[in-house]
Amino acid sequence: MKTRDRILQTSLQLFNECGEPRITTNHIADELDISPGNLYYHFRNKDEIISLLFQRFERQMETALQVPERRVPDMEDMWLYLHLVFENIWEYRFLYRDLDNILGRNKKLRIHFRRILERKINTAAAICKGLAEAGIMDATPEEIAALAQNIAVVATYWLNFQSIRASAAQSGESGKLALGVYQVLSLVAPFLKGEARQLVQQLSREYLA
Amino acid sequence: MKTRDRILQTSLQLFNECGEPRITTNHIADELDISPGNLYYHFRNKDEIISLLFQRFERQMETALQVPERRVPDMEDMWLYLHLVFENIWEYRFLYRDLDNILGRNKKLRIHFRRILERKINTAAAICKGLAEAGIMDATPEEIAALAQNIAVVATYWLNFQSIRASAAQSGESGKLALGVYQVLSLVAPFLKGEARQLVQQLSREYLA
DNA sequence: GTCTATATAGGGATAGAC
DNA sequence: GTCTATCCCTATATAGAC
Repeated sequence: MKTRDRILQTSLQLFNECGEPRITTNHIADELDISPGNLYYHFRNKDEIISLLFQRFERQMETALQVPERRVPDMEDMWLYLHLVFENIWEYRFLYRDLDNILGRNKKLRIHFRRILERKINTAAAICKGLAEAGIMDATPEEIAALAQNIAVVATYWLNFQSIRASAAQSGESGKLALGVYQVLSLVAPFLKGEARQLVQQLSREYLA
Repeated sequence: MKTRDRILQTSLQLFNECGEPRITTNHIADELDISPGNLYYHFRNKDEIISLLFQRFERQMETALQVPERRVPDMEDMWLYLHLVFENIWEYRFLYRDLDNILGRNKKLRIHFRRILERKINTAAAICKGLAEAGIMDATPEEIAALAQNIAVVATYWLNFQSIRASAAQSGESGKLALGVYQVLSLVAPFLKGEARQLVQQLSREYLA
């Protein structure tokens, strides 16, 4: 594997583990057993590394946030949507740990992240609208608007919230994500009609087991 | 006013404005037209300033999170609870901007913040339980548990979420808080029975106007 | 491409005069 | 209580040899 890619990969790993502000370029070089000078041969600065990682994150997230086009959305779509979003956030969780800090240093990142956030809200709203039109959900447009925002908030910050609450001893990765999906589904559930609502509850029980 | 207090006050202001990691002890001294040495006469280090501010935050938050003892809680309690929580977060928003960073450097803060979070969840759950017992709310214990956590997440991160979404031009302070309260109320609303649900909707409309 | 050595800058913090 | 001067350390980044 090329050094450039190894740097990106290791940076991501260390950032996720310890938080981006704590990881210096020297740490990254150390971990890779290369010299700091070598690292700066491949990247102009730390910011470029972050930007590259962000690009990858953005590309993945954009595919995750595709609104299903052809047909009417259903609970499957909601489930898939949440699942992909949570996996993506988990993979690039360093961004979410220090959002303000990272976005505050880089205007381009700020703008792009904002776009992703809007898209998250819009996709959630679109799916809810689809569910309402399909008769699965019962909610007014105002309720859907508020709901979509709440979905975005919980999806965005759930992992942060959990990492603060949890002590060192921690359940596995997949369990954490599953809990997040459950948590967001529980936002949607009260608006669902009988059958779908119970389906969600059942899904959640399996999920949490 | 004593220099020590002026330092605390100015620190809080600068931290809230620019984020704690960006504000150095020199910045604080500059803003106050005192020397860095003088600042270090009053405080051992930057961390002590943060700890003192945190103490004030904690004290205020704990009074906000009192569960009403004597009587059965109602929607008034929920409203008051949210209002106080949001005002408090706003006053010490620098903590929330860089939560991971700040809590990661100070074990004591981490423990205390975690306690506050648990309390937030418990208070929300207690109020919901009260509403359910009073016949105002219709929700299972599992639903209340998930709801209380979602309330805590949205209440904790709403201002962060908004500050990322919003461009520079921004509506006033009270509007931001009101929107947050509305957003959390919309989590609770679907579980309320007819009259109360409409009361919330009406309350929200007034609030947002 | 990779290394060693080093420049530069800034932040945290202290010593000692006043 | 306050100031000036300064020290130390760490992080980013560069220069130039190999």
